[in-house]
Amino acid sequence: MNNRDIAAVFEQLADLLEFQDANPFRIRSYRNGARKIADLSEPLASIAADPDRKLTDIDGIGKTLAEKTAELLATGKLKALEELQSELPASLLALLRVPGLGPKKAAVLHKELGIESLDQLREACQAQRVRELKGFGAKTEETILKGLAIAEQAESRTRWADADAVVQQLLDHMRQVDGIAQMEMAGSYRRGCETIGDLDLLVEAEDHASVMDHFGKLPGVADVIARGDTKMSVRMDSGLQIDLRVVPRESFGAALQYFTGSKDHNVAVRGLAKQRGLKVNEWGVFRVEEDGEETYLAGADEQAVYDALDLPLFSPKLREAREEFDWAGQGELPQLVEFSDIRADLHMHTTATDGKASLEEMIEAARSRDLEYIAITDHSQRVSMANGLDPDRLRAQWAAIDRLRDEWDDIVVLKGIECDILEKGGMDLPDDVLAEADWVIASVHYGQNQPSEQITERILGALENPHVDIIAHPTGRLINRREPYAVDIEQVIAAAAQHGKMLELNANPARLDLSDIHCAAAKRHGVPIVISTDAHSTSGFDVMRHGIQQAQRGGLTPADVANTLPWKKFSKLLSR
DNA sequence: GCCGTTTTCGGCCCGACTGTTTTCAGTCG
Repeated sequence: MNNRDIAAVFEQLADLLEFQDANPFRIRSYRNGARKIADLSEPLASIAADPDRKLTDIDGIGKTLAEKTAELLATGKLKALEELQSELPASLLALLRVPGLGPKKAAVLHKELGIESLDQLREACQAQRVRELKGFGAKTEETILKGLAIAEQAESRTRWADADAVVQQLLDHMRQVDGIAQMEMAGSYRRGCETIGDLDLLVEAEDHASVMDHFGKLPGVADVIARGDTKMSVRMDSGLQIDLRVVPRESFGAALQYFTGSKDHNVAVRGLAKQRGLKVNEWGVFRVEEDGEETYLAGADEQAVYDALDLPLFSPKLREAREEFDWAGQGELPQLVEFSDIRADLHMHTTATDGKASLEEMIEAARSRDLEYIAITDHSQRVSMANGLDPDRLRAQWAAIDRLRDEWDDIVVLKGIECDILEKGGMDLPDDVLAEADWVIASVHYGQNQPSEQITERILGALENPHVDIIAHPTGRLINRREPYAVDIEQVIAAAAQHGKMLELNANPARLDLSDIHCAAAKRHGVPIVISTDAHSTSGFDVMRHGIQQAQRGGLTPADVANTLPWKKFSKLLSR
């Protein structure tokens, strides 16, 4: 079992415990443990196998979770989960996905009406049997029916780039309101998460009503879920929920900090505040006096909030309760890589294969973006659907690049290839061809469903090839669409370190591959990351910012990202 | 269930909003 599987088991255990009305802190421990495990870049199996280390060394993993983890690693099963499952059908968990239905209400529905699935829940609502229950009413029934549609429709979270399109419309719309002094997006959008659950907009204004009225007129709003004095929530036709908060000036920074989260980051911040006799909420930082009186200390901006707590202003990209508090304690927050640090793009396609722009057009577009060096990396022959290049066509392209070299003296164009790693293992082009290339990307496009050992072996084989420089999109996942290959990414990272190779962070918003966690792992192993756009057109270069954001979430600095290097330094990495 | 620069017990972040209630539980973030 890998870390994701184990985390999923603990999540499921927590879900089932909620139905049983278990101690909420016990449930939280399982959820917290699951998150810590999911955030771990190292396989639990290797920690468990190391006699010098203990699973309980992991923050949030105590005796019980360590034992259960060991059981899962040894047997692939968990007795405690199987027992719970025998008491509660798995389909029951689907009820928790219905907005407005929490564990308490869901448990009542199960106990009183015998409801075990979304279909049964819909029937019960339509038969108006739900409103008869104590604590339920006609309104609740209505809310559940609406929620059912959402639970079935909105299976997945919105990709950041798609959310960003909505955000730009939202901000344009809200700018029409007079009297908005400040406005910021918060939440997972601001943290740059790869997917977004809902959007949070924060506004400073005196006249709450006019802001909320206008917010309700945002094109695409399907439903107003809630509207109070300071908070309003709407659901869009797409199913995406947007929350609005209107706050006074002295609380804007506190609210921004609060609603940016993450939840776990905030829990930690509040815990630290409490140790200092302070209290933090969305209205500010307060000193709690002996008599219980509270004195406002800060809240107008985020800097002041963190200052008051004697903490550094964390980049929102780091607020995940992973390592940021340790870094802060040591006074060593990483100076995150920025867009302006990027000097090169080393993965792109042309009309020779499946690109939309010619070689010349891609080079011109790269020049206009002030890139110092680029690599032309079309597909190799195995990728027949993309008209992949055989040795002759590839050499012809390289000859064309040579001819063009005289035309531009302000950009270095590397003769590259995105060479497939064949299903049986081995590279799609002969070594003598690869030896002529300036830059060889190796990647998997076929046989993605192979078992872990096989696909890992293939990629490790590519890393052993002296001509290969880098592995592209190392896990192959497409966010919301395709799971990663079963590859053991830790082994790949370790092998990359051993052979002095690089790993790609593919900036395409559908890929973002490596993930933030794996970027952090690569950094720990000293493996250089290259952030690449994989552009298939001149506008394809635009996605670089998504890659930067992901790298920031991984805590990468310019020193960790090879394509921040000036050409002269980068070229030394290519010596072989 | 986890954790400890007061602690191996007794805490564990905190407030807004809704619906079903006559003062609050449940849900959400």
